Amino acid sequence: MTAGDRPYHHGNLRQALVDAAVELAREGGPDAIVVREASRRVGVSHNAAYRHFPDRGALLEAVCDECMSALALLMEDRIAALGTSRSKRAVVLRLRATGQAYVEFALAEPGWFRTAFAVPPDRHYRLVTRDGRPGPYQILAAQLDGLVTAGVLPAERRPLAEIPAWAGVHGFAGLALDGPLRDASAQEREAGLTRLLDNIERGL
Amino acid sequence: MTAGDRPYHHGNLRQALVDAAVELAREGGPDAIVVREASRRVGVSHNAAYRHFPDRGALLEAVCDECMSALALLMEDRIAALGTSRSKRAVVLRLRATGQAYVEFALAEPGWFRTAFAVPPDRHYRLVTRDGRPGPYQILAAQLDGLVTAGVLPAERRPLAEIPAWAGVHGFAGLALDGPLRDASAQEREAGLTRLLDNIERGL
DNA sequence: TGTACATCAGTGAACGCGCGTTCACTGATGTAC
DNA sequence: TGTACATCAGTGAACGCGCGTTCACTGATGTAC
Repeated sequence: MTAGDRPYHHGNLRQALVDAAVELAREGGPDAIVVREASRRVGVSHNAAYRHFPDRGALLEAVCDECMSALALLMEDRIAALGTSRSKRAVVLRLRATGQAYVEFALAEPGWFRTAFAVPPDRHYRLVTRDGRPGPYQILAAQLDGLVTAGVLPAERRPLAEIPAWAGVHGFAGLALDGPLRDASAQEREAGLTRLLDNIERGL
Repeated sequence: MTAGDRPYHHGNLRQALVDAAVELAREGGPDAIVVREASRRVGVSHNAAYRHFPDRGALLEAVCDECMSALALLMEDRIAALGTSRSKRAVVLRLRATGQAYVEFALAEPGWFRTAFAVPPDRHYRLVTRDGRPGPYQILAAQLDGLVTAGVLPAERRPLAEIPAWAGVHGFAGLALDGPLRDASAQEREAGLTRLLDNIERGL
């Protein structure tokens, strides 16, 4: 074998295919995840993929998981950047950062964002990411728990609080990507997001 | 021509194709809109469509408009069913009905709902439907204006109020269709929606 | 340490499908005289 | 009222594409003896 040739066995073809498919999703969303193209990018024949995934849906599912994890990771980063103070002000700021991170991810990586929610219809939505770390929903829930602990949110209003919070930021992302805000300027979007977070906070 | 044969000229092929495509969208969302299948269903050769639409995108766009109109229509119906009283209670109930209708549409006709927001990327989101009637966003705006008139919402809080309201219901639809609520029971969804509407109301 | 052999992870070719779109054509319609 | 002809709205066949998936196959690897 001359230098530069790849060995016959790839070594970690499964992950390489997922990585390539993640890049496809980034560029074009879930529909852009195509077995043949992923194989092409890895430099392997297009049927080699079937040694590692029973069908295209399995590859798609793996990519969904990665996208969901990436979203969770950004949320955790943005929250962690604000420290761990239990003051009322701090817990509120961290809740806001949770929502801001969600929207930031959606706008920065719309392909991944869409893919994260393109879970095949025969599967359940997962609360936990594949590697067992908390998913976006659980991260949000933890922040809401923090509000209760800090005395910002009365305990009797805690149940179901995830719903308005998640719906708000998720819907805002839709507004900005595919809805009436999609031709808006960054300033307009920023103002809208601030108004949204204010309203969620008051509403809780 | 024997009885039962269709005439050579269809008469209103354009609308017939749109109708067929609307039905495709209902069954499978925007990706299910396929020129050949729509033609097939109308009973016409698949290239006849090109007498009426320059390309598939034009057909898709026409269907988007119809879906958006259908959503607007349901919202108007649900609002109208609550009468025209200007009492504080009435304007609030109508705002809630606006959001409820939005979610009702999304859950009852997910294919249409998704298609409504699948406007091709090179086009602007329309506030007004093709026939000039108000679109969902304008209907919502009118309800919010009603809140101000009735003295429920202070005028200085009116600007941008569409954002949290729309984002909330739009996001709730996403939650229920593709998110953590998609395996929830009807009761759970109902409770979640009530909580959401409460929060939007308080937040405004 | 060396060798036979089972097993695993790739390859190349092909099947069958459905799509969007274009071409040259024809049947139907309506208008000018 | 009748007829020639332009125009419009369809048809049938074909092009070219890319996809998911399967088949029989081969090269590489590792294990038993």
